[in-house]
Amino acid sequence: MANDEVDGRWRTRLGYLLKHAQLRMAELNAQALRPYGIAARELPILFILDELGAASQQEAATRLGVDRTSMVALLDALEDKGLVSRRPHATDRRRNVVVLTESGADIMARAARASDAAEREFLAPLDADDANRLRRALGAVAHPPDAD
Amino acid sequence: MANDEVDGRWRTRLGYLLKHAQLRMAELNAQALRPYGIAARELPILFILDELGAASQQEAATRLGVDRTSMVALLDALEDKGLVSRRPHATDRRRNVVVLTESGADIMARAARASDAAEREFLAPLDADDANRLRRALGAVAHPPDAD
DNA sequence: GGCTGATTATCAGTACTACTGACGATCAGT
DNA sequence: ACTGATCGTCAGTAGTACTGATAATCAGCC
Repeated sequence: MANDEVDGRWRTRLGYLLKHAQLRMAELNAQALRPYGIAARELPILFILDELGAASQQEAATRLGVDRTSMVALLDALEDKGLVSRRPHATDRRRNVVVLTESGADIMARAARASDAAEREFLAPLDADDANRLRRALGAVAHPPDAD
Repeated sequence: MANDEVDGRWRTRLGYLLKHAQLRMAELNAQALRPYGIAARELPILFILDELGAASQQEAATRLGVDRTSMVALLDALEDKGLVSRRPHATDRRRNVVVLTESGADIMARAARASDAAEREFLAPLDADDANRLRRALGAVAHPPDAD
């Protein structure tokens, strides 16, 4: 490019860097997951259902940091694709028990590998040590112990 | 907290980490800038105008990675607050020349200090070395040399 | 047993952001 | 003068995130 000499202040601002890094990661993830028909924000839902075996919508939502009202449409989409199923809770009939379907578990496993590849591509400019440090540093600042 | 033993896979995913780190930084910035009446996304505009002295809307938009149609409303708001002014370009009457007002330069300087403080708070969980590495790593992955 | 308050999933409406497509005005090259 | 490109603007769209309200259900209490 033309002007590398003008390296404006805003380019080293964390707000700018985080936003654009997040945009690029989201784009790479979207590309990687497109063949599997799921969005980047849907994969974590499959993960947590696999991990918990089954969960109420509320439980999944709060663990993922998603609003419970947003979870409704997310699960609608996943249910339409046949990746999860909602069943009434045995004893508490207010709740839905959400579980992965066979197809959902299969897609999750394959999409996870594709997303891993996307992360590797994202991290390509860094060596292994810097990549690990980045991951740990992001974890520290994203969830500081004293955050409210 | 209760379950540190269940450290789900998604919590170490870059997509998740970047999103939540960005959310926290944005929140801290918003808080820091609220007393000055500007939004986090407006500060970079003030920076670039200060840096360039004057710029067309197009120039400012492309440099900041903002869509030119979004820049219209952004500048409308800044102009309403009296922080920037639009004047017709001397020779090219399609363009607007956007410049900082005196008030704009003043607010920019003070808001920049507040935003610096917000960045320090954001980075508080890290030591100085890790903080610098984080900044450089983010710059590398946000704008990889081979990105299209 | 029946009442009260809390919880769950859901829906409607709102706000913000980012983008596409179109438009009039203007410029540059021929 | 004509053609094509550029600049600022606006309308419309899509995605996301949230608030507030609702019906159904549960749990505690008298």
